[in-house]
Amino acid sequence: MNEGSIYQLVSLIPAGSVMTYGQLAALVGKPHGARYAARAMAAAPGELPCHRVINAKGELAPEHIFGQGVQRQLLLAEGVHFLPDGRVDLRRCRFLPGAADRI
DNA sequence: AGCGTGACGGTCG
DNA sequence: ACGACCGCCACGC
Repeated sequence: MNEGSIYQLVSLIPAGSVMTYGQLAALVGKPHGARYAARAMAAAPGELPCHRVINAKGELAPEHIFGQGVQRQLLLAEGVHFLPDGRVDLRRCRFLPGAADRI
């Protein structure tokens, strides 16, 4: 498993859903590689919807990454649900690979 | 080779 | 529920 696998997973996240760094890392066989996943995002090709990757608390990336409010707008535009405190509602919007057909 | 750093996460008080 | 702490891991200096 390599960072290419992470990119592939990110490319699968549908609009309106998000995944966490730790989640991605675990899926590619690095259970303690959350930071590794984050680094992968920093080096990710622009095509990748890396704005759909957030931390385990539902917080977005620091403003200096995408620019002030940018990631927020992107997610809002896609229909991601935010809590009153400004965090993403992970309970509703976390993307679970393979669970799509499990209604 | 050693040390500090960070788009993180789980635990503990 | 929240903040403080510590542990991980790859990178750059």
